[in-house]
Amino acid sequence: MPELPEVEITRRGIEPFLAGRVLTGAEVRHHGLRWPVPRNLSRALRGERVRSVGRRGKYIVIECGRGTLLLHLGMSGNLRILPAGAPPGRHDHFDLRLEDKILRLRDPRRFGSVLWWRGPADGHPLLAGLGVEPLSSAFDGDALHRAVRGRKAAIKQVLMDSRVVAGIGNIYASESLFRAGVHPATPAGRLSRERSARLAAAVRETLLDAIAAGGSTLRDFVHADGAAGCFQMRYFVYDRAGEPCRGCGQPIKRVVQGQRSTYYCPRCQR
DNA sequence: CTTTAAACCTGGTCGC
DNA sequence: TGCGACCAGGTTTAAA
Repeated sequence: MPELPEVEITRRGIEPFLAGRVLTGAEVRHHGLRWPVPRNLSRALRGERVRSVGRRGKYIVIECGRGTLLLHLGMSGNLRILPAGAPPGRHDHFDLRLEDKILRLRDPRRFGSVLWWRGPADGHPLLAGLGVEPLSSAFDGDALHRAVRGRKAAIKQVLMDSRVVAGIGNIYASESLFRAGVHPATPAGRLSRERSARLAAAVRETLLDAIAAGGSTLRDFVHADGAAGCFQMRYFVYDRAGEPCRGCGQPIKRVVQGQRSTYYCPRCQR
């Protein structure tokens, strides 16, 4: 499942094929994604030159001359660069056409999105409310401590709140809390400044490790060049209920918080 | 304001 | 072998 590291790896994979190039149109085979894909997208994109390929949270932000193309992979999406004319498969809902190649979105569950915004990216309603970027220098213990102040909800859930920190999903929330030694049910506002600093550092390390590992959720993630990943990050706790903690040997526990599974070590995380 | 639950959708896995 | 039940994932929105 694409979380922030997978989105970042995808972004890096497609960037060389897009940056500075001219778009020649788009092919929309299914308009029913998370949001309706704009009707006249192909016409809007034709002739646009790509200025940059960025990322905000889990959104891929393709800035063009007269607007911004926003892509989100949802839970099952992937992007690949293919030769123009490559035959589409069952869930290949969208192609962005370049002069000699296409960028193709495959998304079986259709929770992803393709949006066109006439203006700078940070003005888009879906991006404007996002919290701090966890890999930016602005994200540190103080920033986290300030952001969770007064919140009574469990730190696990607050960590996944995109208005607090952008792009932390279910897997890396559990992983980061383990690295920080913080119990997932801790009321967020009760975290000390010191523990906030540890947690912020743990989030950063977790995400960077996952990016370095080439993406850790490879079940339906495909690298931008089409090669399925063969290297998976070793989880400390995620999906390891009952298995021994890699730190102390205690069995990992699974609980449900806000309808989502959380995994943690009852001994290492307090 | 915060918090919670439901909604979107498909594919995989489980038990019968 | 087929079927139904259930789960996973991210995010927004509505309701409490």
